[in-house]
Amino acid sequence: MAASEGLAIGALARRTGLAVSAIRYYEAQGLISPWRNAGGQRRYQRADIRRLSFVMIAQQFGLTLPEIREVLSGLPGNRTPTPQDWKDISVTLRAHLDQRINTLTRLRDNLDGCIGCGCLSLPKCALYNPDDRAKSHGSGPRYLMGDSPNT
Amino acid sequence: MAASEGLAIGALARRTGLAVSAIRYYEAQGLISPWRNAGGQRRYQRADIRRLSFVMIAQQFGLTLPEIREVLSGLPGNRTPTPQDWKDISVTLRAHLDQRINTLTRLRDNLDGCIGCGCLSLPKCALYNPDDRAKSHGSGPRYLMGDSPNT
DNA sequence: GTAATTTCTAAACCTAACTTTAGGTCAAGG
DNA sequence: CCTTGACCTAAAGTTAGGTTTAGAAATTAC
Repeated sequence: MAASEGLAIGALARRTGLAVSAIRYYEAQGLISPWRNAGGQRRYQRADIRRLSFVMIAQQFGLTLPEIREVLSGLPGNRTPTPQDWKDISVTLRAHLDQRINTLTRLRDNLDGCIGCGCLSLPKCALYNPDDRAKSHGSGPRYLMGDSPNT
Repeated sequence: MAASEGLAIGALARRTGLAVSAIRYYEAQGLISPWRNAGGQRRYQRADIRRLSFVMIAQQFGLTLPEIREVLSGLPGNRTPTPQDWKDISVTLRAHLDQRINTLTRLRDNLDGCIGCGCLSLPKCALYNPDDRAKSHGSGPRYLMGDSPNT
């Protein structure tokens, strides 16, 4: 434990609460980049604890790993991020979250209208807005409609 | 086309915009129950168009298929649902949606606090609330923390 | 110095929500 | 009657986000 050799993956796992396998997976997805010690083992900076914490928070917000990687790219690559750097990308994160909340709120308002009109099966119903479709849950292909109504 | 033999799966697919394979899949998940004609082919009621539309809307709201099945169980089984029946279960749907919006809104407020305090890596941060964890995206196991902090 | 931990890689497995494929049957039109 | 298109089942493939497993090598602990 010569002062500054960095954290081993197990230590990072304990610090973040993530599984070791998850951390390796995130590396494969380009979310974190450890260096290797002489024996080929991964070593992490203390700042990586914060980085992974950010990943976990962003996931709660519903971002996919590619989206998170994109947000993280807003951090400086040449130096350890400062608190201000984190604040900056947190603002980006907040924008994602706001958009998500707005979409859901709009859907709710549409539903309220539909509860009244009982139009639940009409393609012209606002709830069928293709822009909202297919994006909300994000797994596997979703096929959209583009058809003539008629009940 | 002897008046009332019901809809074939392809016709239902065209009316709803869903893929034929998806409709069969929903049947396997217990979301819809067609009867079979003499030749063994699925036949659907016109009310099933509305049923599937409801499924699609509920999906946009982020409900899983088991959850949707649960909500649909609120419909009367012995007769074709009336507009009022649909309104009733739409209210249930709205409750789900409200909860989702509230969770996200709370997360947003926490993030706003954290943008100010820069605590992004501390397990004691409100953003690490285990209740919100693991539930937001819903695929595969998520491991939570229950560890001693220390940075 | 040796035993017990950790870590390493690669590949297989898992869930959700579907789609695709393969091989065969049903139904409608001419 | 026969062809074409729709439908059938079962099984395998797909994506996201990981976990599990297996066998080997590196570290750490005593």
